[in-house]
Amino acid sequence: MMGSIGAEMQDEILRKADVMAEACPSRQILNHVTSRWGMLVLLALLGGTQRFSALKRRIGGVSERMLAQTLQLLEADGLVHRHAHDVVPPHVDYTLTAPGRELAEKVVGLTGWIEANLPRLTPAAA
Amino acid sequence: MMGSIGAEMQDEILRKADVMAEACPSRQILNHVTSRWGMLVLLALLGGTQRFSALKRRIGGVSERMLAQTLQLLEADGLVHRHAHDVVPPHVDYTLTAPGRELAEKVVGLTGWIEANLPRLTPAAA
DNA sequence: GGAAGAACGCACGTTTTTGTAAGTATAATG
DNA sequence: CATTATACTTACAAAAACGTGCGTTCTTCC
Repeated sequence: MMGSIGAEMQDEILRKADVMAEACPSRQILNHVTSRWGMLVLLALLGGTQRFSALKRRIGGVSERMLAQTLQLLEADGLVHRHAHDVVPPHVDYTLTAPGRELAEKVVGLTGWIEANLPRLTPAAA
Repeated sequence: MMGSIGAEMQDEILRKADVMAEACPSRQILNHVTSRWGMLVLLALLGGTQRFSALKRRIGGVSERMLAQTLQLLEADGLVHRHAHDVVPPHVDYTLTAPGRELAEKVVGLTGWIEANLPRLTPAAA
């Protein structure tokens, strides 16, 4: 199979994970998480399992296309879990995985700080 | 002065700062901070005052144009301070402001977690 | 004395991202 | 029986982001 690299090298990469390095896989995860809707999805899901349409309503401004795409990326990264009930008017639930929840907490740290300190920064918004 | 709104309304907005709301100014700050290079710049500056070229070398993959643009946005948001010495081969220093440092710490929380937990997520990278 | 380095601004073209509109199957609602 | 709601997908197109190369203005280092 192509694309596979030695376990040792893999270990090296993971041990030295550095977002400053362009080729480090952590960069991609970071980009997914900090994508325009990534953080908001994570944040919304901290409120518990929710279905697609609920997320859409909760996150102001997302289009269905973007929400679906974002959810797929986060799912591929192992941050959110998707459970589709096999019923005919579709019913799909999204939940944070264990790692997803941990990450989401960090996200709250960031967004929370911003919300709380907006007054100190708004000169730009004025 | 145009563009000014009542102090009460301003207060309301700031008190209710909510990234989930599309029109909330916190959304813009969030977007600047989580922009492709925003977090990396903040991270790099946690290492102390640095000049443009040093930042460029440190952040893998940034182009001069993007670095300049990102720095300007963060400066406008009051997160980084720019000090240009008036000498002829240009010399400019960038430093985090007090709020900038606080925010940067939150950023470290996020990126640090990602770097440390990459092994738990990499299935996507494999 | 030619080359490199400093910190960008600018024009240009490409790449990526994002939004819009439309379509799908079917069950429940009025 | 027409509508509405669900969770998307796909095609198309506009918008935003991005990178590259060039120019600037001097000084320092081969």
